[in-house]
Amino acid sequence: MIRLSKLSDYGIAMLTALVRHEGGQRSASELAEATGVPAAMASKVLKQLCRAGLLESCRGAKGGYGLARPASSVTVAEIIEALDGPIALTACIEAGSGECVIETLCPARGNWQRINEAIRGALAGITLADMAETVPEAFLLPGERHDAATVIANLPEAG
Amino acid sequence: MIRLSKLSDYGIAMLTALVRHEGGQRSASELAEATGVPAAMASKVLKQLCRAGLLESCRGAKGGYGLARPASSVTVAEIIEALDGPIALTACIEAGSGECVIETLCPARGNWQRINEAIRGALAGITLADMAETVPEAFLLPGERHDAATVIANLPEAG
DNA sequence: TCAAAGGGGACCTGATCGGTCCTGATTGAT
DNA sequence: ATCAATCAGGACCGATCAGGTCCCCTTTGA
Repeated sequence: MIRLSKLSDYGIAMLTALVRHEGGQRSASELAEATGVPAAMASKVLKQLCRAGLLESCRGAKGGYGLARPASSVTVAEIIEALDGPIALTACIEAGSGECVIETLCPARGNWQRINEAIRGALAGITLADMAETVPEAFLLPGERHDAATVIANLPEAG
Repeated sequence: MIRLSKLSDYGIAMLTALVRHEGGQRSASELAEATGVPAAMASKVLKQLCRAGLLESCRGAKGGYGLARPASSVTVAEIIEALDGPIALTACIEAGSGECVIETLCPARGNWQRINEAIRGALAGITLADMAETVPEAFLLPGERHDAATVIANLPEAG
């Protein structure tokens, strides 16, 4: 269904939580608790975001993670790419723009290219700051996950 | 990676083949051979496209499938939706527009909505006729699959 | 020196996807 | 009337992989 992976879902949830709290660094366990993401998982996600350069880490006691750049300059596309790899519907474009040898011959070439770019564009148009804007907290029991998937699961009616 | 499923990949390949041949109906096995998709798989995909109303079938001997509507009015979005279900990154939107009870509260609401719509828009902007336009046939050994994934696999260099 | 963190993997497991098969209905041809 | 080709609709299966857990090491403030 062209679904977002949990990894990205969690990543966005945790980054959003980090932005909201806006107090510099927070530890993995804090963020895990804040979002309801399992601690081990949270750690995994944060490490990956760190390697991608979206987060900065402080090791040692009292360590934690902080945004490497202002939230308004971090796009959803970047987050997804950091966690799930390149955004592309077809293997075609995955190698990176220009890498595809038959770029001039590929059957659907221009079209898939267009599609992929449109999708990437859509995701690049939303910043982390945008995502952090709307703060509901409704329908969330304490300690419950704040990722998109589970927020939905807590609804009174909707599946 | 937000990747397209094989089902959709095959579906687009076969529909494209059907459009190119432009001679009314073609049997499942013919289309399977034309695209290199395994026969059983092809049949599965075609049945699904038929149920979705994108294809019309004639049963019995000499039967086959034909487009239910002109190629220029069939969008890639429709094909994907027919085979893979609703196009949505988050479970949120899957229920269909308006079904989400917390639509007005959901954390990322407007943003995810925007993202999903942008993606769907991109896919809805490409018609089957567009996809059938560019006809390469290059790099394809006879009997080999014509879906995006295997076309790439046959390239001289690119992964 | 110790405990609280992050760093980097290995590893397990269950859901899902890609694919096959089987058992009917239909219908043109003989 | 019968047969073979073809679609209809599932059931089923195996391999892959995403989601998740663990472990051990390094760093660093107290």
